[in-house]
Amino acid sequence: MLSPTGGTPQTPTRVLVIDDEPQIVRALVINLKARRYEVDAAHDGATALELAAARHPDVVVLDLGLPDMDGVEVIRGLRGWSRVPILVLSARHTSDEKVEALDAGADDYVTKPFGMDELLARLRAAVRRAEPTGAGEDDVMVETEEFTVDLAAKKVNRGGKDVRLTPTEWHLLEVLVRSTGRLVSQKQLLQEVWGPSYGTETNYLRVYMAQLRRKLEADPSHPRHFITEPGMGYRFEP
Amino acid sequence: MLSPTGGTPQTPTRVLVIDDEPQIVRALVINLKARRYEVDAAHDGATALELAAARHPDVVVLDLGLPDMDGVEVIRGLRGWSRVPILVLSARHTSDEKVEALDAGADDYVTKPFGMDELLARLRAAVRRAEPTGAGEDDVMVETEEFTVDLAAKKVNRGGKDVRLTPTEWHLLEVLVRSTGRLVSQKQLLQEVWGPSYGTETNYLRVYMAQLRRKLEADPSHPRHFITEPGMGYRFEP
DNA sequence: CGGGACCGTCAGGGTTGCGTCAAAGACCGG
DNA sequence: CCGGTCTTTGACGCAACCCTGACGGTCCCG
Repeated sequence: MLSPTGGTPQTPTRVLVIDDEPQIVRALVINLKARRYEVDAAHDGATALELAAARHPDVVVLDLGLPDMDGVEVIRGLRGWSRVPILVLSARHTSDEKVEALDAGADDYVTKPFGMDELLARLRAAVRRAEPTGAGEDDVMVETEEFTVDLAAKKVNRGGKDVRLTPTEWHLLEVLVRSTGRLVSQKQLLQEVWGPSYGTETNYLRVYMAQLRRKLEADPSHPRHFITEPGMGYRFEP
Repeated sequence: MLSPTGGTPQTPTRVLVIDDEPQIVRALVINLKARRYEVDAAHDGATALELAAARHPDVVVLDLGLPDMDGVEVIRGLRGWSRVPILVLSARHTSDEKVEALDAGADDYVTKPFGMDELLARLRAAVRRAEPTGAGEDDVMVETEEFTVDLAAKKVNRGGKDVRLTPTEWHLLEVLVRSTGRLVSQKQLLQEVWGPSYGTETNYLRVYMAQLRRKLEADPSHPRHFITEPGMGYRFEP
């Protein structure tokens, strides 16, 4: 797994690394960047807090042994305004320090020396946990002048009223809308909606595209949003 | 700090402990109960999954070395339908196993022998993180023109009188109301209400959806709030 | 100018999925 | 041990959906 988000190319995950030992920072930065993370680094607590406020990282890796302030203070400073996952690094093995850091608001605690694989796995876990919160607020909605598609709720609204779509109609619409503006080949549409073994039954597409247009286009015989590219495929335009 | 929730007396945090070693279970149960957690225990994977589905714990402590199935399978079984925090215990120190468990969906990984203080701190951290989800359920009252659902009090009021719901009916209603307006697939409903192994028994849904409508809809044969989307799932509309 | 390829439209038939009812089985408390 | 409630299971009618074939239109190319 190279991409931290699991494959789909989207906005990269932003990591803030806070440590005063250059070799640790270097190792982390190299490994994280190789896995398509976007990385900021700070070597003391003050700049760390500034950077966090400015860049809004998706996850923080924090070494407790900082030159200017106690690591737990950094955690409290972050927790005052943010719920970003905090992964603590420390050379101390004592239980007390772990408990203090975790109760201050840290999400995980890794003792040095640590295995890079494990650290990255814990980092993935922390990011994954935080995702639903952030994703829940994002309304995945695509709008045109005539209708609105809500991908999360699986709803289509047109003129204030919900439009009823059959499963196949919805599935087809979903595939088209997910690559808005781009051409989707007939083969790809058929395989995504009807399954991998369907590649040539283009008449299915004709029938269901007509039903979609009838339900969503103002003038179904002159479509403005569901454009057909003869011989190639279809395209959705907002 | 005696109470896990930080002092205010509210519904206690429910922990599910999964381990086949009696002395470990005993030590955990004693420590957790002393801190006002509500504790369920299972000594194998099968009963663990059943208990999780039945009791809906707020956090799970899972030993990977179980007699009947691989611990990672238990994680996957839980993750199929729940986002409950999972804290993994294991005697293995190898990085591979940690990575595998974390990527399967575990939230934290503690190697045995572990310090009880640290484990409890990690448990607190896991529960605290999950709270935003749980906080959404707190004072949520969903109202329609005909009835009112109080998710916190687990009560449904219709025309000034409380409506009696069986556990399954309530559970189904809860899942639907928790994602008001959004479509919930029948697979998701089945797995959330009946457990992860129920994905295809759609007749259960038909029966219980009918009972819900009979108890809550003005005209059960023409539902206005419990909408069925043929082939896809159901949706609750206020 | 004619033929073929491609697309849009329509309607009918097989199949699936849903709602409903009823009865048997599991569980609980008395 | 018994009675009640809740859950599970099966059968049946009906509506909706999916597939299919046929027909007509348009565009491109021979």
